[in-house]
Amino acid sequence: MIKLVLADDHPIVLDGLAQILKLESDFAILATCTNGEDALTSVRTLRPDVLVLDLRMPGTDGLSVLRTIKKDQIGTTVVLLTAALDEKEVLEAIRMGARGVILKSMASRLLVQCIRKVHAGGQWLEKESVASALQHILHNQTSTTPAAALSPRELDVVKMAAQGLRNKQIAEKLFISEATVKIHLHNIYEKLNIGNRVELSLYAREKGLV
Amino acid sequence: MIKLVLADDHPIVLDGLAQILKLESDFAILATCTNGEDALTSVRTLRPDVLVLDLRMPGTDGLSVLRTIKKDQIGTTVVLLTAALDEKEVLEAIRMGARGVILKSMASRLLVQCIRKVHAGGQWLEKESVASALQHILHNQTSTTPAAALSPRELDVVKMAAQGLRNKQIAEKLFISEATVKIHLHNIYEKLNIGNRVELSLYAREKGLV
DNA sequence: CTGAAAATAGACCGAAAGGTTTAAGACAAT
DNA sequence: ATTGTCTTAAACCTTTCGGTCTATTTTCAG
Repeated sequence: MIKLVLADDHPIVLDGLAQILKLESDFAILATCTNGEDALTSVRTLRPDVLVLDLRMPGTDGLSVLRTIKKDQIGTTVVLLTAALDEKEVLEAIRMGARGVILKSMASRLLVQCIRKVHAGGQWLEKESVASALQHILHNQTSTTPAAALSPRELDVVKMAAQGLRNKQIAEKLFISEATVKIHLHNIYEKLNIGNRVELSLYAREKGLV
Repeated sequence: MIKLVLADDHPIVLDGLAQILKLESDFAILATCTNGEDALTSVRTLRPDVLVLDLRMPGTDGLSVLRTIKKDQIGTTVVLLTAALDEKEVLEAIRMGARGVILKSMASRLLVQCIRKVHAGGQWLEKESVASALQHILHNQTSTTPAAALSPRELDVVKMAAQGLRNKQIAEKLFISEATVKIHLHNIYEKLNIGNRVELSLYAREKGLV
């Protein structure tokens, strides 16, 4: 028997998933969770073999759950379920020890196959994602996340500028001079290859910096 | 027997949905579709009582399907399934004749209830959405969404400015002078009570104008 | 037909943003 | 001890942005 815990923030999707997996006689669904916190609690107390985890959830999201599971060295293997393929997220997920990545756009029998394979000790990664993710791993470090290239102070500035604050306001909030804010922004623009603050704002949103 | 057709671009979600609804003995699932075109074909040939339709789909999306069904006067009632509540979309959907709107974040038994009620001739609209949507309908025109207060040309400008284009670039793209772009932006700022283009960018994203 | 709203644009101003150079103190790593 | 990055900041400059005023043309509803 393969013991499962499922997590997805949409109950309807979650129930549907449960129904699909219930059809497999060797699967046992121990719990279904609609948020990251519940998922963690369930994994800790029930010790399932496999956790099927939605990447995007309000509050504690999939990556956070994954991080905690790895940190606490819980033996549960994790299969990520995601609607859209975001290279960065997938790469991060693989680093975090996710053993499977599947798309909601895949046929549901593939999910079943994936769970079996992962439980047997294998890996199941979505072709499209692996191809690009591997490239990044090989290119190693250099251009992982451009955001990582930003210093802490620069991140402060980015967050504020991305919310629409003016240089003067940023300077006041950070207790530095406007000149310094401008320097930081200038450096940020160079590092990220960006031309103005609207683009910066879009970038920050995209990367979840705000 | 209530005859159903289901449409959602994610097979896994679709199968899950089918499994959930299959549990109801008085439901008959005639077809499941992963895109708008299939959904339309299925509705036309199978004439189901109810179509459960995902709003966001690649290609022909939910609203388009709805539009065609209304135009062709097919007798199928439509229940919209959506992950996030977008006022504009919901309002549009109600206008298009959708009889039910449910969220993926709702408990799955509510979906079942919704289908029954809609099939019986009733309506089922998500409280949150109806509240605001009705307000808009009642307040009629005047101050619907502030975005509605913007003229078509102003919307053009908003979209471009929100993407990070400079006034000069916008002027070139729209074949107008930079002075005009500035005037438009000035008026937009007044109408939306906004101070700079980063805020405008955030506003545009929020309202789905980009 | 007429008045209102929308779109166009020129001119001018001051404020804000962006670019460049130079420099100095703090702190970590080698 | 020295190198390097981070942070701070001044001075100077150009470009862009936002505000204001005026004015013409178009378009559409009353």
